[in-house]
Amino acid sequence: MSQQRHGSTPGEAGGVPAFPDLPEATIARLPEYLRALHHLAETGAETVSSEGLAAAAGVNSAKLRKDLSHLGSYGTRGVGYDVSLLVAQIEYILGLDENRAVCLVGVGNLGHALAGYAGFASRGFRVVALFDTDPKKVGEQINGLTVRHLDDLERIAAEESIAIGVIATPPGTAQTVADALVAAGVTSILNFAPGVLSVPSNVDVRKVDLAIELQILSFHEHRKASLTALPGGRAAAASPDKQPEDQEAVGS
Amino acid sequence: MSQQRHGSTPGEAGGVPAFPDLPEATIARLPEYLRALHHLAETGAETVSSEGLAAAAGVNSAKLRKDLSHLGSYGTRGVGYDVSLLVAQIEYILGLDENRAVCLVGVGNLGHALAGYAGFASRGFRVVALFDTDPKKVGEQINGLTVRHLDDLERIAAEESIAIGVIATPPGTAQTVADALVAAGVTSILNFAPGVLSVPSNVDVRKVDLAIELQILSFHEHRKASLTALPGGRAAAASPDKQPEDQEAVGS
DNA sequence: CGCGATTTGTGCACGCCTTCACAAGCGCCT
DNA sequence: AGGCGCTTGTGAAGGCGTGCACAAATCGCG
Repeated sequence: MSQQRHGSTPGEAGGVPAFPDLPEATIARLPEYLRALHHLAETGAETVSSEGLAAAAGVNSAKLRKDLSHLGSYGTRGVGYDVSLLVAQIEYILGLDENRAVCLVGVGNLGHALAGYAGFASRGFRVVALFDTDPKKVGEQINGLTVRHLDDLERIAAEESIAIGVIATPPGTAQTVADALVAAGVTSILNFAPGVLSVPSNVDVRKVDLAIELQILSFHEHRKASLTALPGGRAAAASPDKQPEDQEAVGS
Repeated sequence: MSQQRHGSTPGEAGGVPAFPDLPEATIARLPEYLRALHHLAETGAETVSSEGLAAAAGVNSAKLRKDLSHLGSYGTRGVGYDVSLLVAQIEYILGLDENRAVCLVGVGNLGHALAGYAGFASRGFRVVALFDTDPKKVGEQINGLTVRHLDDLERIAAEESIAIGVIATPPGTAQTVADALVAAGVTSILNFAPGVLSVPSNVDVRKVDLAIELQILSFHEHRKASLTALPGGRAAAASPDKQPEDQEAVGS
């Protein structure tokens, strides 16, 4: 929902390949393909079929082919996709070849964990700065980084060319932090605080609300329970739209 | 706070089946509505219009009305929705009135933070058990809970009626943990480990991959950068910027 | 050199979701 | 009592995404 509509821009320069405007749903799956491809690359595979990659990524093979076709023709009929070529292409599209600098605001329980999350570093991101407003936390060393006061954000963001900010504060201060990030030139925000952020239209926001995920699961629990508890009839006809993903996951 | 006039309380309804099968997209938004409603209730509002609630939840008002209409008719034309009634109804639908027990597997960096995440407790969930396989972690006290060995999962899950499990382990062990959870009778899994899980069709899985969120933001950064690099000042002047959408949401 | 096996890329149909636009319903004011 | 303004609930239209099914393309082999 934090998505915005982007008009296709015909403006084609010469050097760099034009930027295909991919469906939002496709973009959201590319990282998953990328992870699966890296895994395949480690096992020594040089090529992979759409069927194989789709299984590793947990999606339908037709969907995967359509997704990849939006990037251009990087497969060979009768053979499959060149793993390393596809990795490079997806990483380019996602802008991961720039090893993006990320800052994190709010070094509480969750922020602390995020600051040390290995998954960020291993997938193209560098957490280069931590911020908080609590005097007791400012100055603290976390994972080799010193926690700075939020007031220093603008200066440091400029020095480090930070374009992505992560908000891990309590809900009450999230909007204030978002404003500060925007003022500092940050144009992409990952928000872990519950609530709606108001930002200029040129800033992208993605929200992760951990409790919401549990609540959605809770709904399904409730639904399942009410079905099995039904006295007459349609109890057995459960699971109308389940995920049919029953295939090999990443083994090991 | 006093909502008793509605004879068909949750649980049993005459006109509408006790459990309407809601569109998946609607379900995903209900928690957001619920949060906004709680916020409104704290400010003392007794009723709210679809316009007002939609703004607070960051969605289109027509969408909100359609979503709520799926639950039944809980609004009054010309007036709006009764806040406390709607809260009760959504909480019932989401199954939050049962204060669900949740267990968490993997007490690493992230798991540690999740174990102490206040947002869970305040929104209808109790983290009742922590598990790990690392002998150095088993026995540790976190947030008033003792970390148990994964081998004890089946027994404790039964004792505590745990239906929801959270996986916060490294990717390599996620599938093993998922299998253990399923064996212990858990039917809903929230997975923070990258990768695809394979589970029986009666088990629901939701995945949260923090790195993927950043990668999606990175894509938009890349796209924005390639646009501003375009020749011609149209980008700033003619401003083909997105639809105004509904900024200015959370009325401060 | 041609043939068959294999796999990609895609046209098409279908279903879900979103959005608009408006009639129906409700309360308040005169 | 009646009218008026406000708000919900919903029919209809359009857009987006998914999955099927197949033609086109490529490789290996005889």
